[in-house]
Amino acid sequence: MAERRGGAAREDGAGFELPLLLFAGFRSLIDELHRDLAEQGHADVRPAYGYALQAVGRDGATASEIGRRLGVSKQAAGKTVEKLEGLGYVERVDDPRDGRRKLVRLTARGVDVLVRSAEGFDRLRARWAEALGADRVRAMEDDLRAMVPADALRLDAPGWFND
Amino acid sequence: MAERRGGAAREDGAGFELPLLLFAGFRSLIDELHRDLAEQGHADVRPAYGYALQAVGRDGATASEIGRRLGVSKQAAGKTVEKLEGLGYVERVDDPRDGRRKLVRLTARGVDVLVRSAEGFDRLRARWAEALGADRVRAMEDDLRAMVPADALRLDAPGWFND
DNA sequence: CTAAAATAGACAACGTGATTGACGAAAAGG
DNA sequence: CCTTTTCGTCAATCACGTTGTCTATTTTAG
Repeated sequence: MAERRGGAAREDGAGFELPLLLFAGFRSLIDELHRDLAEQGHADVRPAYGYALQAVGRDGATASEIGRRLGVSKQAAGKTVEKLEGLGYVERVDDPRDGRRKLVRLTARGVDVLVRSAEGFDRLRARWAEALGADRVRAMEDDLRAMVPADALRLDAPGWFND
Repeated sequence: MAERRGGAAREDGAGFELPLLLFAGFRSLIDELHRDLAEQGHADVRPAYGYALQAVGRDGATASEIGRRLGVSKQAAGKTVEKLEGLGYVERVDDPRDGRRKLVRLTARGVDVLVRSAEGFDRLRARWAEALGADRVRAMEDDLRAMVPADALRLDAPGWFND
């Protein structure tokens, strides 16, 4: 505890603030990204859809696989895919080699969201790096990576993001 | 999502990792806290309840007030209070000075959860400080505070935490 | 003082997103 | 082959939130 006196002697923030801050950070990034996306012609992308699209991936995937990647039931994944299909972000085609499977694939519009999301997130991260310093952002990421159990990287919670 | 772009982000993690890490950090803290609480006789506390109890506060509050603090409708707050009452964490008493109001107050059990939660969060934060260094944790908190709009500190999203 | 406005709480209907359970069709394996 | 898995879907249910409506009560204005 190399604590300097003169202001720094104050007690650290209460422990309960940390999760709050982490969540608020997450939340504000997501919110800003979707504000950007809305301006770029993707007003109907809900935050959860973005991650679902990511789970589809460039090579496509089945609903069951998407559910596994997202950590939700295949039924839930199926419903999400249905919505995504209705919005024109994915298409479903029968797998000619396996009569059970229906491959979900990104449409051009779906790829566009993904590309714009990636750009948006990069832009947001760059803004943080500009405000805080690139090293601080990198440190934050490193520290979080260190403290977060590997399996917690999953996006398995259901409906956190609701704008 | 992660396009290799020569320009902006060098070998830094792709921008989309930051929100993921923030969420995973939040999530793992919440999960661990509730694991601890479960071991301490509070297995039925859902994450959302903890924050609702905090909104009640030591002095008690009305359902409407709780709703305001949590950023949800008074009806939603009322339902939560009902559950909390059923679990024995709060009690509702008529306000003798205002026939419309019913004051929600923490029971001893409710106070106990709050105390144990605060202790648990402090313990968790201490563990992070031990692993990362106190200064790094403090830096993370400071940086997040700097980037997060003041109004984003609210816990107003509905169902993110589901264990 | 009384009429109007605001507030508290409750009830109902509904929306969203998840879950479990069941089932038929297709594939895989002993 | 016949049994076990797996895929997709239907249906019922749950959790948690929303808006709208209604009554009782308090506050505020005229």
